[in-house]
Amino acid sequence: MPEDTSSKLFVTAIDRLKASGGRMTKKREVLLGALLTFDRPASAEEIRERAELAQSDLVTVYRNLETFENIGMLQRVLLENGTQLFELTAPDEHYHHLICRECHKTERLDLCVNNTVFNQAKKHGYTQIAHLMEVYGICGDCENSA
Amino acid sequence: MPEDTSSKLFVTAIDRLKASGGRMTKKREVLLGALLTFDRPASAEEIRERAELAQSDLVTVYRNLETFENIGMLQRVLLENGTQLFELTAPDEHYHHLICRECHKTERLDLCVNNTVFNQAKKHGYTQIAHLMEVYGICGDCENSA
DNA sequence: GTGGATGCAAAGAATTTGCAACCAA
DNA sequence: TTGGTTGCAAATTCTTTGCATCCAC
Repeated sequence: MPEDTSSKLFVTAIDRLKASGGRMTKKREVLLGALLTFDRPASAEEIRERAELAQSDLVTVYRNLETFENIGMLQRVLLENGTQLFELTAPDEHYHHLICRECHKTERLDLCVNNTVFNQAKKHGYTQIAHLMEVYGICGDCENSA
Repeated sequence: MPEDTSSKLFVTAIDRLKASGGRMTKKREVLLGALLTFDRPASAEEIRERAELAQSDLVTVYRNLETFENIGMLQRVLLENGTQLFELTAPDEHYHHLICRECHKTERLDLCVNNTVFNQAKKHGYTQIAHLMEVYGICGDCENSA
């Protein structure tokens, strides 16, 4: 992620955190920084490892991820087996991914079905609509090394 | 599901099962019948309950669901929290759903991104491509009773 | 009879909850 | 000081594995 994008997200996160009544702790600062270094969605454990200076408990990681989600700056990504990865995003944005089943390498897709999906869901009388879309496959590297 | 569609799926499942070297047991017959009675994807536990005449272990249910998936006649559907629902389908078909977060009521969506997704994934050098897309919301009934 | 199918127990992985101690504002 | 935050332990939920027994073919 470009330096300026990264620092802007950092500042925005702090603002939103405080606006929601939360506090900025050392752990959160490091976790946030760790999240920003990923160029792909990561698991809770991966995030904890990368934020090693803070030596956080995995529980703390999960709780903070939920906090970041609540302020609209984190997206959960589901793997095919149901486990989740986490990705810091600009406020209330979301992305769809092409995910390698082997190495979890991830690329953002240029594709969103927001309008279609929203309209159909509304037509069925649904509210609080959200959608999930991910594409899975084996990337070229993993294919070759198999 | 219409009677004839249902029995056709049943027969197809048996054929494919045998073709793959599997056997038709009493448990499987009842589980298959139970799956056909659902008009929406269901959890392993729900499927087991509905197939009560067979009194199957939950493990057996999971193993059979995997078997049905292997013969191309079962689709897994992920809820937002990563737990899975299962749905019997015509051979190698798949659907996308509008799912109520509260009651798990489900409607099939008239929408598929197969071609777009496949092309983009192929462009990135991926193989064995599959995709997941589900829409979540609160249905009218649940909204009113809240 | 032979190999696939099943049940029981147990393991596993991912995630959540309770509670006391801790620390930012 | 006060209430949000954290760590530790433990519980929960969903799903998978091992192994002996069983049954379809």
